[in-house]
Amino acid sequence: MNDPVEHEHNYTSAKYRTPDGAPADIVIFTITSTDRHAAMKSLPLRELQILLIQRKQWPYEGQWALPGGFSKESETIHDSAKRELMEETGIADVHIEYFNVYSTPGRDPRGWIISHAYFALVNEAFLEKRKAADDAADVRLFPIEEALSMDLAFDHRVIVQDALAQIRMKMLTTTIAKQFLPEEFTISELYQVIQTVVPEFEERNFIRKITSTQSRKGIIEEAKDHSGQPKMSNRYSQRAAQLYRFTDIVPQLSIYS
Amino acid sequence: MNDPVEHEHNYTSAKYRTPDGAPADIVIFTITSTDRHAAMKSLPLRELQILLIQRKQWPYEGQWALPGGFSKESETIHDSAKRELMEETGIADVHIEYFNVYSTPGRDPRGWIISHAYFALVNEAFLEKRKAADDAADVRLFPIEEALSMDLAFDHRVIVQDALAQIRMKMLTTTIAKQFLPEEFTISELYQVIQTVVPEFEERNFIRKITSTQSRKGIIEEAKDHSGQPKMSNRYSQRAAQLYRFTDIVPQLSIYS
DNA sequence: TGAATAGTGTCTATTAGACAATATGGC
DNA sequence: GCCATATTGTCTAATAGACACTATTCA
Repeated sequence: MNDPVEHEHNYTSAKYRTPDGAPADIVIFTITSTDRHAAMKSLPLRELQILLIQRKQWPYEGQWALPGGFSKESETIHDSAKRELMEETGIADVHIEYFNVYSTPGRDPRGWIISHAYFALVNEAFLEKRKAADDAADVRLFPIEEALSMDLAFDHRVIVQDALAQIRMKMLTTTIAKQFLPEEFTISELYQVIQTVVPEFEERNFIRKITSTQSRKGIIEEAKDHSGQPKMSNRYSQRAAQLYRFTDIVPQLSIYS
Repeated sequence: MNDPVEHEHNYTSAKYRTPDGAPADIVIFTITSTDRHAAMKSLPLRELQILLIQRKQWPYEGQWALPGGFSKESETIHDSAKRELMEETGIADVHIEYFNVYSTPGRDPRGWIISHAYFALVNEAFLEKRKAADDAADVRLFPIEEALSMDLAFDHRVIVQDALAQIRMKMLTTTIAKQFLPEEFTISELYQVIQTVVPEFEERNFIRKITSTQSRKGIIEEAKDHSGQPKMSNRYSQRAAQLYRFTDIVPQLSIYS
């Protein structure tokens, strides 16, 4: 039970050692697109990146760290994470999800600090303005592999590793791919986004599975214009491709059926 | 970043309001079995239950609550949860899993207390002794539906609801069913356990799917005795049933393939 | 023999998986 | 006509889904 005091009736927290802080740290993922060549229309190169901040003070001064901040008594940790994300990226309404708590003794030299880790998925389209604003600053996107090879502050490397494992799993079992895509997208784009996060993903008959398999075709639907005609895109190819959008259907998975 | 201080070099946590505690609360699930009648061998009635504790002091004195306790600076919250579970059930090596944090302001009248919620899955076989010991005491198992209809302490009803949703999902997507089963079990037992946690689960050709479908048959294997003969059980039926055991295979699910 | 669980046969429709083939339209 | 992406055809094997049917053994 939640009792630090076992045999007293007046509870006073001051008698006990209490945590020195309960911050939220956020692993902000985005997928950047780079055009391959202007010669001909082709699919862009995509790369999974995370946002890091260079610390300006003790501890770990000068090292790169996850964005985050201490939560306040007047808010939930979730709200604190959303607030911090808003401050860092300038955008609200982002997919943000809690995934773990980090409390190893000594993980923070400032004291007993219990960190609550979130991951956020941000469409690169929303990061454009910010990128222009402080490109030279102490906030930068790093390719995930590079971030994992760096000597990050605190236990942030472990947090990033866990976050990556988490979004890899969720990428395949939920529809979070939509966070990295425009409202309407082509099958190739979707396929590419999945592969960017989960490189080993391969599905030769992908288009068929997702469009004509009874159990799966519900998760996306064809985009149509006002007159009911199918909307196409020829942004990546000469031959126009059908545009799709995610529906609200949440697929139920089971290892037993 | 993890900085409560923005423009100072000497960090002193005492300047800030800090949490009054970071407890772990545990939703301990078990499945009880009750024989239906002694007349003939038949499958037992199974029921999903959770363990609750009646509080002896303020706040919420007299009300039922989840077991749990404050974590210490010298341990991780996970260790704290395991310790508490050990104290409550007397058993180590139990499946215990973190699933969420609860930090709504005012959720605990004792102050700013951030609760970390775990669920544990305990085989009823391990709870037998404890049941005998303090059956009349302030620790009891409640059927999950009953627990959810009670006026539990703190925000524990919400925590229990979230835990239930969580294990329902995990029951279908992972092999946690094994926690509720003996080492070797029949297909009917497995089916019954799944249905006890997820009542809407129905799979008419269950035995076939799990034993002869290429993609699924790896998760369980036939139990064999020392001479290599298949092990059978006639505990629930006249006709003996094949015994199975879980393998270490962790099935990978995907909505895209 | 009937009760209660265990397991197989059978049939149709759908899906998986692998490749080949064709479609489109700018360069 | 070539290139790069988009999409369909085709064939075999495996799986899904629904039900009927057989098997086992004790009371």
